[in-house]
Amino acid sequence: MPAASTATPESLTQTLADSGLRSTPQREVVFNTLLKKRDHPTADEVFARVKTELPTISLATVYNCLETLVQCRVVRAVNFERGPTRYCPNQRPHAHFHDEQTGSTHDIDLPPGLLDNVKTILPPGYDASSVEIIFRGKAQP
Amino acid sequence: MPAASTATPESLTQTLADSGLRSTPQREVVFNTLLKKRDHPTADEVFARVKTELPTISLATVYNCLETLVQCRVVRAVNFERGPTRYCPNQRPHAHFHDEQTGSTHDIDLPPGLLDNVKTILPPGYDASSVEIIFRGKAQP
DNA sequence: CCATAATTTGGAATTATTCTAATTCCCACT
DNA sequence: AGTGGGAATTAGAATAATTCCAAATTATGG
Repeated sequence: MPAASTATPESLTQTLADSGLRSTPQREVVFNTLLKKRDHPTADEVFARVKTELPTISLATVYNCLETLVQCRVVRAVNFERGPTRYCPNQRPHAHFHDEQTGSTHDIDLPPGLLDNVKTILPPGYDASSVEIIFRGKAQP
Repeated sequence: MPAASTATPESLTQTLADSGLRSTPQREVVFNTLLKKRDHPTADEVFARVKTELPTISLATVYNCLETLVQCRVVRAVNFERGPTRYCPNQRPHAHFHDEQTGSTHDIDLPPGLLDNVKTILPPGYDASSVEIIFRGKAQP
């Protein structure tokens, strides 16, 4: 089965296994937490949410799990200016819109081919494994 | 006179004045330092370089100056994953290519219209004041 | 079961950045 | 020229984000 565009909790065990990693309650809960509320939380925010389910989890573990999920490519990390890293389980090709008024972040789906199109601007010799597009501005309420 | 695509040291005084800010030796030197070596330095790196010219400058001032230059839009700040913010005086429309092997950052000039083209993917109600495109991958040596 | 490798944990350490309060600088006005 | 006041700089403390580390726990395969 090919990877879904957004990974599901069920597939996480498999995805982890594919990378030679174990499925653990901590990893599952961290991932489910990201799926549950798609607001691009910071590691600290994930920590707070996860603690309601796993009260003994440590912040270091949350960082570890997030890093692991990013490595297996079921989660993306985004960095806005001078703030903490934010995490996003949306694996469809998408850009991020950062609303400067509210500080919130919206996923913007990309039309098929746009990323490839953007990649064509790279001079020969440049091989991009990922492309990130970040908009900043204001969105209508 | 319209703004040049890359600001020159001469125009900095004017640009600052346009924003109601003063030209100071610290701001000038910080800006010239960015122009001199286009390697997207961190605030710390800028601090080290600037100290050779202004030995008494403080790190806080470097942060202040960089922030000021970003406000007047003569410098752009870029954030890669989990690292310190990096600064770039190139004001032509360009993307950033982050070489994962070397950690170095290259400017990629954008063909005219590409940014506008990319902006068309935004749904109605989204108004982007800036667009940032970041590639990650490897570049041939 | 046992050995062992992976994972988690809490706290300390590090890094990046911002804050604060005290000067210093400089322009405008007399 | 002298000075009042806002702007800018400074050093150091404080905060925020992340990583490191060493010990404890957990899971897995033989």
